[in-house]
Amino acid sequence: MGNLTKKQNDVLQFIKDHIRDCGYAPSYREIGEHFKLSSSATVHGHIQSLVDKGVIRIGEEGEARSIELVPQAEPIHRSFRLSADVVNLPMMGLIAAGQPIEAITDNETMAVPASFVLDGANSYVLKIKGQSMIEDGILDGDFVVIERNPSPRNGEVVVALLDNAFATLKRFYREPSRIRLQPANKTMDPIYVQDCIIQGVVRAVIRKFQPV
Amino acid sequence: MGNLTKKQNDVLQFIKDHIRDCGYAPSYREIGEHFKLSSSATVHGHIQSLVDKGVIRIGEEGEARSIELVPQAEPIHRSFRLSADVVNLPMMGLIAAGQPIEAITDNETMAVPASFVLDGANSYVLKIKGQSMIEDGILDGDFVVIERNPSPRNGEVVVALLDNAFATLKRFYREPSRIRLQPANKTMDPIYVQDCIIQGVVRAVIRKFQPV
DNA sequence: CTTGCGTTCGGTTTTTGTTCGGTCTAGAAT
DNA sequence: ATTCTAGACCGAACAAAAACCGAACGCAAG
Repeated sequence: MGNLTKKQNDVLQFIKDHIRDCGYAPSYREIGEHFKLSSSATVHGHIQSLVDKGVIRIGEEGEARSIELVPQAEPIHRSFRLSADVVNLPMMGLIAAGQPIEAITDNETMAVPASFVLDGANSYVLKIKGQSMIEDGILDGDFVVIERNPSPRNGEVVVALLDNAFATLKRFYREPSRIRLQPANKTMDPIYVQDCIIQGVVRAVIRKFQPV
Repeated sequence: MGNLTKKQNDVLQFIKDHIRDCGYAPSYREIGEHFKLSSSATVHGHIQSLVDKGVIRIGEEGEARSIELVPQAEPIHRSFRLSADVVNLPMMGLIAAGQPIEAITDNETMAVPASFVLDGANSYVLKIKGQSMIEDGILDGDFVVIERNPSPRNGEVVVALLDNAFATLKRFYREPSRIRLQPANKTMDPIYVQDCIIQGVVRAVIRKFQPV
């Protein structure tokens, strides 16, 4: 993987930002406009270079806005004087009952002792928004460690994706003919579903008090 | 699932927002109005594309406002291990309201990210026993990270040592002529003292769910 | 009957990636 | 000094995909 030129780096950064902000890739002319290039052919050249160097991918010939980022291997480095195993879990976003998970733009991470999770590579952190889980001792602003797990046990707190594509934190109970999702709020009735997507299981709750 | 075009992405986002805000899907002409489209046929085209790409579902032919979101699996993000500052805090014992701290014989420790505590050398961990702190979201079996701190701020949760040498977890409020120790239980009255020994301040609450 | 809604039809306009020549510069090789 | 190469750029043109329009049509509910 040959290193990128300055311009290629700038273009790549712009593409990344655009995808993050808009959810889709920019067009060649939009890229050109940003860099004050009057010809889309110039942009085409840069894109080709980036494809050749393997940092991006584009769809079939002619497909519009089809630039995709190729995941780059992240450097792993260990420390020798590590007193304990710690995993840095990505902070994936905010979760509130009845709302889709809201992504956090900053690429924040949170250090968590490795003993908290069985599979650190399959875990992430969500920040709680709202008071809906208050009866389970999960408060507004708390962090929960989620482990992707296809088979939750009864009584575990899970991140469930309902039909409407909204994510909620609920207690999971598999009953003979259905699945019961029990909210941690007595004023709310349980939700019964035949099937639902379980995004993950809550492995830990962490509350940090601001020392100011 | 082919990627969405720019407009399809925008339309999908609008539908999501509308369902979240109003509880039901928008009509084609409402979508068109928002995007300044004069023909509902245009919207119909976008909706069809979204259905074909499997991100939404619509009811039987002609059913009004029947757009539903199809739950999408989340992309897998990788977490990584790295050398982070971690402190191994000693597990000092069990604490229950109205009881002295009960020492744990095993010389257990708990790994905690250094960001949890200001002064790792002056911190320790207690395990909660009982339901007395339930209204503060601190449940039986939780761990609290305590930092020895002579000057707690108002509203912080502290380990207070009362005259009777029993330790409790209470919220600390310094009032003009006294100190108020507020329990996290509405059935219990606050305790007023002229002075008391503050053993430490709660910096974090950690709840581990047993994966097995 | 009117209103709101999704659907269908044809045709037009805009957007988008791509290609083809050609210019300019800076640095290395001959 | 001359040639060669690579990076960055322009302007024009092209074809396909995407987006759009306006006018109907059918259906259901108030």
